[in-house]
Amino acid sequence: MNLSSYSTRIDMATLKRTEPGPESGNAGFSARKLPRQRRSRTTVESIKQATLALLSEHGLQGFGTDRIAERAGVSIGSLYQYFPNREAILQAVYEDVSIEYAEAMRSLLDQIMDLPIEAAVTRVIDRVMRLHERHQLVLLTMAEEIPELNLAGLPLSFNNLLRGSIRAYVINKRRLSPRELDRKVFLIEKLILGSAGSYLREKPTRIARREFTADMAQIIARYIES
Amino acid sequence: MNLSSYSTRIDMATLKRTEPGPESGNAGFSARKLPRQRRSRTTVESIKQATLALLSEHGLQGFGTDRIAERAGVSIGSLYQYFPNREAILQAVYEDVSIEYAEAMRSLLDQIMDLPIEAAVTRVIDRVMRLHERHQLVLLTMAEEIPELNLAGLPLSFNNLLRGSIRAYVINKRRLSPRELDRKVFLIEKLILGSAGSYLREKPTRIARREFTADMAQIIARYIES
Amino acid sequence: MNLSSYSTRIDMATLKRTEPGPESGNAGFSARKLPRQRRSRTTVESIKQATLALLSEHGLQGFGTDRIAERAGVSIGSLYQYFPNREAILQAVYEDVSIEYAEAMRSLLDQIMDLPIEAAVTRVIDRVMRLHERHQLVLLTMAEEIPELNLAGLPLSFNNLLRGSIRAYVINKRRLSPRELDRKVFLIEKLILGSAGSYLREKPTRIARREFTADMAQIIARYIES
Amino acid sequence: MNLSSYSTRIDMATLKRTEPGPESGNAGFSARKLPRQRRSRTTVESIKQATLALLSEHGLQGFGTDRIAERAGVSIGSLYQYFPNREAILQAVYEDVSIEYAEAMRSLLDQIMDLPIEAAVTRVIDRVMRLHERHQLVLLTMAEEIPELNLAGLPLSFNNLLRGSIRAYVINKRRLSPRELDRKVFLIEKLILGSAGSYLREKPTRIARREFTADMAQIIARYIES
DNA sequence: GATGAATGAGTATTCATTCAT
DNA sequence: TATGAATGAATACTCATTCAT
Repeated sequence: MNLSSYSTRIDMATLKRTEPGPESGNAGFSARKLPRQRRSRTTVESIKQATLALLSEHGLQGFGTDRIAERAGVSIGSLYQYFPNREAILQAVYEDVSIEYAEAMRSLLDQIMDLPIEAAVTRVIDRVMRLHERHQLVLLTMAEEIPELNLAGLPLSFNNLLRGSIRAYVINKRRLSPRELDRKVFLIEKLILGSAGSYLREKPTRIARREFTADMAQIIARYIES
Repeated sequence: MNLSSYSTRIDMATLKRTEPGPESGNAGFSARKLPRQRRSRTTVESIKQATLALLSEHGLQGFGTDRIAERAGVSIGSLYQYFPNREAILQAVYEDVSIEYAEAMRSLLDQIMDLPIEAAVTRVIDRVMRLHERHQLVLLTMAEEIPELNLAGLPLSFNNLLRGSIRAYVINKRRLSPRELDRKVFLIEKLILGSAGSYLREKPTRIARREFTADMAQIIARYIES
Repeated sequence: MNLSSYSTRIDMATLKRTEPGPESGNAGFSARKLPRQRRSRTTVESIKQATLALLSEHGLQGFGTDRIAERAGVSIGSLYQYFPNREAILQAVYEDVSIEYAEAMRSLLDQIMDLPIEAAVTRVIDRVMRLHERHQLVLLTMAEEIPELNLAGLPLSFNNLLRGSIRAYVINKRRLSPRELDRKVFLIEKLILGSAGSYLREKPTRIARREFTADMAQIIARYIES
Repeated sequence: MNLSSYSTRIDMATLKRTEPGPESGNAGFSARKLPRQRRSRTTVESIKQATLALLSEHGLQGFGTDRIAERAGVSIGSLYQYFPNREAILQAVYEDVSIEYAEAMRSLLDQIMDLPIEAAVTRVIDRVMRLHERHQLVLLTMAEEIPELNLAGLPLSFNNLLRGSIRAYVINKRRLSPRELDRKVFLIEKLILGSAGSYLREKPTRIARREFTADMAQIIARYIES
């Protein structure tokens, strides 16, 4: 017997959103319930895993709550116990991957600081490409594809984290006016991400990866020095 | 926000279409019927117009058959008389815009051939950015966003056309091994499209467009000369 | 109850709502498409029929879009072609019944004006009870049960229409200050609707309908005259 | 169900605790387990408290097991240890409130018995309205809104209790045939509950409460005397 | 006894596509 | 050829209830 059959889903959602949940910050998209027990943690984890897998396999097409739940071997009910809605899942996954990237970049930065610029850049590009391959690009294009999610604006977004590393590196190498610095950092980021992305997306058979990387490294190195 | 505006059903539907339309390289997506009479032509034209308009105004969200038909002042029935399905409309529009781009580039090429490289590249970037603005990027991002459409593979895709122009220009400027040529052309294309795209998408307020363009031009010019 | 604030679906819905559709007036709840052809008219009609039937049989529990569509022998798609949402169906049905009631009352009023008060009131109560039986009360209680719908506030609500008739009758019989008039009309309305409703709801076997009606008529008649 | 187990002292904040026995006319809805220990009793009590609060604040929308459990500071598991399902909670609360009403009425009856009829009725109406306000009508409307619950049929239902009081009063005032008595009692009950309810629901600004009450009292008094 | 994670049937709504007129 | 009513699979999300710990 359903007494509230004349309530639209809306109502509850709206109500809940007005209540200041324990979460806060990025309103409405954060996790609904912080997993405390072991079981919950694996649930959340498998949901994120499944999302990532589906995203890699079918792109955004594969990203549906039912599909994710099924793949994760979890009921939709459970899914919604930890994520208030579809987009929250994306955000969570995006943040996870961003952090992974960021950590990789940070550790790389240390090893690179004292290398000649071109060698350093080569290693960065190489690393970015390998990271991209691991996640099949999906998540990084996501930020651009779905501006509504404002993924790129997330404090933990990969873009922010990578940009930080680049900025640190450039500052260390060259004295620039803030204006020039901003521009260089922006452009370098786009060059690295964009080129790595297109190469992996298109996998052009006539172009050797090693040479491609070398060219990009040269381009960027020169730009930093110019 | 509707992430799945290009829903799964589509794919299924597309798959189901066993009936092989009048032959075509890109099986199943070509226009159902070549419009011969004037009325048909206007119908097709207004559908494409409407699509373009909706795409610019609301992004992929705006791209729905009902909406298109209404905006075009045509019944859905008629729409389906000329396009076998939703994606066929996209393809058609995409090709149209590609051609527009291509023509712009071709005519630009003539004016540019004899300019010093950096000036030439500057003008190209400038042009690409203006074209992008005109179509609000929608169509060009489309190619990446909906890989299922395989738009980039279409014989008339903008990518192919731009690549041709670049190739012509580079050949004219430098003697390169086919291998080097391929690589340079590929990279230049990505640099131009990628950077123009990100700049317009993000519209970073701290970075002046003129300076951004200048930097890109310098980067590419050097790369061509290297 | 918040009818227009759910997350995913929202966007499109919202967009559509901002566009000034052909309908207007009671924003968002009016029929989505005015049925023009015969076929449509029967569709709309059978939806309303089905709603009424389900409402009578299972109360508000029975009121679900799928159920209605099935009972009406219509696809949900069709249902949503004529009603923008669940509540719009209720409104439509409510208005229809209200109008039926109102017409019955108006025609009754003519026949009654010159009768002695008690006889007149008797006939009114009788009529209300018969109308209630016909619609199994559902719709009239609805207005009170789901205040969110604001059914009672609808221009064509039964309450408004009945109140009008009562007012006309009382004014014709007695000179009263506006204040007294308001009060009397309000009370009379509640007495009639309330008592008729409870009698039919409970169908108390120990109380003869005829006597019940007579008592109510006497009570109200005296109140009018007092 | 054990009527004699409720304490005479009525704490305004605390509702009467009903010991829900295993037997009940309304099979399947009774409490699952009789709480014997102190802890259980508080659990049951806080659940009922929470229910009442939510009902007042959000109406039937607020009535959900999760919400109740949270508000009561109890796990849903515990909730289901004492109530077999959602409706059982409603029943319990309804009974509690019924008892509160009944006690109020009974004590009022003593003070009223010897007053002139109209004064007596005035006080009754007044009391009913104040009780209704205290519980925001929710519980009393509930009986009508959710017939499936069959609340009105419960031995402890408010309706039954009020009816008893009225019967006692009328018998004391007038000699009537059983048949007439039944009818009068039924009608008086409906008049009181119905009018008080509609007034509070609609809160018609143009009608002063004092005058409204006076009119109703006069109507009923005359009816008793007639 | 208590907990709260897990469940999944159920709900409203959309939108590409078909087909009788 | 044109129309637009009809279709229904698909989608996101809720909430009463169970059961392992």
